[in-house]
Amino acid sequence: MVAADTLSRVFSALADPTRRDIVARLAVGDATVNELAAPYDMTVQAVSKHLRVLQDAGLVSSGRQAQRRPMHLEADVLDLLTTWLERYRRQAEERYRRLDDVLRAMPDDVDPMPPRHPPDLTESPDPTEPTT
Amino acid sequence: MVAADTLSRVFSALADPTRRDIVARLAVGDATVNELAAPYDMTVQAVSKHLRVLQDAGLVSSGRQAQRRPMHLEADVLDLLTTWLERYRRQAEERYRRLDDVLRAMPDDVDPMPPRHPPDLTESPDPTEPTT
DNA sequence: CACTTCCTCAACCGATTGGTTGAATACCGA
DNA sequence: TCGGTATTCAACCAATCGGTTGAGGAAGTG
Repeated sequence: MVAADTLSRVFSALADPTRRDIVARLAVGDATVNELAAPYDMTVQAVSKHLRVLQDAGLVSSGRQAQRRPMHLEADVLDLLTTWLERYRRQAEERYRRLDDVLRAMPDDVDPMPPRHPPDLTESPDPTEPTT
Repeated sequence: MVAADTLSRVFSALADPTRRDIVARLAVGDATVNELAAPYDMTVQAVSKHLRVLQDAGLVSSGRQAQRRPMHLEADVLDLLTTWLERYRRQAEERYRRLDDVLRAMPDDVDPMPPRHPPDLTESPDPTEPTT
């Protein structure tokens, strides 16, 4: 993933169970790399890499006290995902509700599915991300 | 990603901008593979693959009318993510609020950061997913 | 100073990803 | 029956991912 947008980086970062678990543990409180690595059956370097991915996604930040680097969860970024999710969840829900109304109001002799081009999706929103 | 858990599959599926865009368009209404592929600068096969990933994640389902396979968004799965996100967002928020209280109530001569082992994270939740 | 602790950097490896081309399948229409 | 249209399957490819080992770098401690 080279220079992907924030949304992609965050989703991608959370696509790994180990990284999700790290986020879960950091939600409880800050922790050093060593402490974070302890429970897993993998090297500290591997965990360090995972933390880097989370940092690049903006999900965690690293402080500094002596040699230790206490990692801190930046929960604000999660709002980004929530916003994205809610948008389309709500949109789909709304659409479902409307379809429901149509079905309820519809006389029995009407074909419920037009044979071609259900909606005019071809002139739908352009493929570039809304980014808002 | 071989036989990953649902959460991983869904996050992973949404980590790609093209796939997110497809989800966005399917939120407006069902569409066939060809219709979905039209706006992108890539082959229909590539889009078909993307749709497969979304299907494996449970995000879309495919119907059938003649040769066409109208794809449908299954928005329910998004709730899974929302639940996960909200859990840790809330937890971090709560923790922040509590820290805030402590700082406000704290006399000035106390070191705000204990030199070692901030919380007892070593006995934190086990690395396996909560799955709840 | 030497020594240890905590962490990252670099190189490597096998598996997966996101795309391609080309062929196969399934269905409709003349 | 012969096309044409819609979709998938299969093989391939370069790039990325998640892990490893090994070698530092930075900071406290004897």
